[in-house]
Amino acid sequence: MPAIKDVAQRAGVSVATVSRVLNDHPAVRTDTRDKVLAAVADLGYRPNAVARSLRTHQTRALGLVISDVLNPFFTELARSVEDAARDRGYSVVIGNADERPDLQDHHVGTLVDRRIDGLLVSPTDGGSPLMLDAARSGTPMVFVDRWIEGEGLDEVPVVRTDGRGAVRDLVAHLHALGHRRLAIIAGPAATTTGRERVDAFRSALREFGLALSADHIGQGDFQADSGRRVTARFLDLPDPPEAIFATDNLMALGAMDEIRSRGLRVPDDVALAAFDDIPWFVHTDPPITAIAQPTGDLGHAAVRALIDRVEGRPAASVTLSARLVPRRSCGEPEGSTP
Amino acid sequence: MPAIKDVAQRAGVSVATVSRVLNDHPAVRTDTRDKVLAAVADLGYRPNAVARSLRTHQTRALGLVISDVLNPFFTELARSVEDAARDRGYSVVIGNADERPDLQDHHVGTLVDRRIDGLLVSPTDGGSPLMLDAARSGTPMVFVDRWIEGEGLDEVPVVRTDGRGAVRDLVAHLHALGHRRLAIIAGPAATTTGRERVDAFRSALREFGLALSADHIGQGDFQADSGRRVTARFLDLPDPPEAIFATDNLMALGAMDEIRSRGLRVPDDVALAAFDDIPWFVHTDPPITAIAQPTGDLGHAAVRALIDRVEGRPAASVTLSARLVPRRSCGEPEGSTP
DNA sequence: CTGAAAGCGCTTACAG
DNA sequence: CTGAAAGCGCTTACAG
Repeated sequence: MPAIKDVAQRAGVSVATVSRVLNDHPAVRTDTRDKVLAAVADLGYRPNAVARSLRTHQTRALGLVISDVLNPFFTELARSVEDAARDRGYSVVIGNADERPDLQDHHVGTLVDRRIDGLLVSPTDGGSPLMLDAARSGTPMVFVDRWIEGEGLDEVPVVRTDGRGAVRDLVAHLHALGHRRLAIIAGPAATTTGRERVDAFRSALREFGLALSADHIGQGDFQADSGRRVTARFLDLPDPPEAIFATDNLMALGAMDEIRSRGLRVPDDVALAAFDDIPWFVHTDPPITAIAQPTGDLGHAAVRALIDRVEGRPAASVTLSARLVPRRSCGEPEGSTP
Repeated sequence: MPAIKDVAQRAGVSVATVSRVLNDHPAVRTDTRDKVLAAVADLGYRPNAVARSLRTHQTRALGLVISDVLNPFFTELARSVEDAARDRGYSVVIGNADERPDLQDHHVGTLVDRRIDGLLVSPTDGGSPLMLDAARSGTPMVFVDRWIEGEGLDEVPVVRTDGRGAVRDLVAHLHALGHRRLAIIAGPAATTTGRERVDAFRSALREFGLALSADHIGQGDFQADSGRRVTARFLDLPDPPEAIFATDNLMALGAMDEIRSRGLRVPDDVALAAFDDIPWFVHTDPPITAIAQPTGDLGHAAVRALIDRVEGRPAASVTLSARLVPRRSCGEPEGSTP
C-alpha cells in the first residue's frame, strides 16, 4: 500500500505538497496539483486515515452503542444514524450491547480507545463506569431513545420520543373496546423507556378509573423470551388480563408465541398491543396495534446534535412524539360497524 | 485524555516500560509493573488505539460490508459476525450498502482507509472497483453469503449457503400440494444468490415436468418494494401463478402487502414462500413457508476464515446448506389429513 | 530488567 | 507557492 512519500517521489515534490493538494489547500500551483493528482491516480494511493487521525486528533467517526441490533427499532435507528452521518462526512461504528451492561461497557471502551469523535448511546442500564468516564472526560456524547441521569451528565443532550401521549391513546382505545383488566410487559426499570411506558400506562389507567394490580405488571427485558415468560404468567392467573401491552416489539413477539402455543386467539381471548411499529405487524394474525416512533427523525436529530457538539456548537435535547396505530389485535376498530 | 508519557511520569519510569507492562511483556519487574498499573488506574489511562495501530500496522478491526441492514437476515449475520469477532479480540465495523453498488464502494473505501485488518463482504453487484483493488492489493478478504468472480479473486474464500437442495424441496412441496403454475420473484442477476435461487428453481421445475414461463419470472432487487411491484404484475396476468416464491424475506413482505391490498388470500388465492426464515413468519396470516439458512454458523465460519487469513493461516471456503420449513402459506401441510 | 531513540504516515506552522 | 522539520502517541529493536 503506497504511502504519501511514494506519491511525493513519483510527482517530484515534497510530502508537504502532496498533503496540501490532498487537503485542498489553496496555495498550490495548478500544474503541481495536476502532477500530484496524476501520481495519486497512478499509484492508486489512498491516504492512511489512521495516521491522519493521529495527527489531527479527529477520526471523522461517530460511535453508536445500541441496546440490541436484532430489535428492528434499533436497526432502523442505526440505519438512519448512518445515513445522516454519512451526509455530513462522518462514518459510524456500531456497538451492539445486546441489553447487557457489560457488553455496553466493552463497546464504549473500544470506541473511546479508537478515539471516535463523538458517542451516541442508548443506555442499557443505569450507567456503566466507562460511559460515565467518557462523558465526564469531555467526549462529545448524546443519548438517543433512552438516557440516564447522573453527575456530569447534565450536559449530555437527549434525543428521544415521548410515548406518554400515545400510551394514553392506547389505553383509551382498549377502554373503548371494553377491556378493563389490562396488563403490561415492562422493560427493565433501569431504562428510562422501561419506566416511562409503565408510568404512562399506570397514569392512563387511573384516568379511566382502572387499577394496575401488581400481578398485571410483568418484568421483561425487552427481549422475546421475557415476553413469552411474562405472558405465560399472565395467562396462568385466575383472572387473566383481557389485554396485554408489550412495551417493545420483541416482547410482543414472545407474547404471540406463548398465546399461540396455548391455542388461544388474539383478540378474542386476549388483546395485544406493542410499543414500536414494524412492517410485519400489518401481516400478523391479526394485525397488531402498535405505537409508532418517528425513528428516522430520531436518528437524524441525534446525529445533528452530536455533530454540533463535536464541532463545538451548542446542542439541545429533542423530544419527538409517538403515535398510536390501531389495528385489529385489540378488537374491532371503533370505525367499523359490524 | 492522558497519554503514555503521563503514566510514565507518574510511575517514575520510561514510556518504554509503560508500554511493556501494557503489552504483557514478560521482562518487567513485579514492583515496577505494580507502580505502572497503579499510575494507569489513577489516571484512568486508556491506550490510544489510533497511535498503536499506526505503529503496529494492525487495527484489530474487521470490516463487514453487508447488502442491507434492514434485512433481518443480514442483521442476524452482522450480529453473529460481531460475536465471533469479539470472542477473538477483534471488533467489527459495519458498512451498509443498501443494495447500492456506489454505497458499497464508499464503504469499502472508508474501511480500507481506516486500515481494517480484513474485510468481509457480501457483494451487492458484480464487483466494484475499490473492492477489486482491495482484494488485489492483498487486503485479507472473505465473501459471505454472496460472492463475485473475477481476476485476482480466486484466492478469496467464500462462506455461503447452498440453497439448491432446499429450493428443490420447496418445489416438491408445492407440486405435492397441487400447484403447477409457479412464479418466482428473483433477486438481482448481478448477485450469486440472485442467480442461484432462480437456477435452482428452474431446474427443480424441470425435474417435475414444469416450465418456468418468462412472465413468471419477475425481476426484484431484494427489497420490499420490488416484491410488491412484481407481485402486482403477476396478479395482473391472464393466468396468474398459483404460487409465488419470493427469493428473500423483504420481497415476501412486499408480496404480502400487494396480495392483501387486493383482498386476496394466501394460500387460497395464491401460495407464497420465501427464502430466509424470520421469527415473524410463524405469526403471519397464514404462517409463511420459508427456507432457513444457518445464519449464525455462516457468520462464525466467515469470521474464522477471515481471521485465519489475517493472521497468515490458509483459509478455505465453506458451504453450508439451507433447509425448508413448511408452514401453511402454500396450502395444508402433507401431514394434516382434513 | 530498563531506557533512549527511531519510526509508523500523516499535517502544519515556520521559513524562504 | 514549496520544502524541511517537528510532532501526534505509541512499540520495539538495540544497548546497557
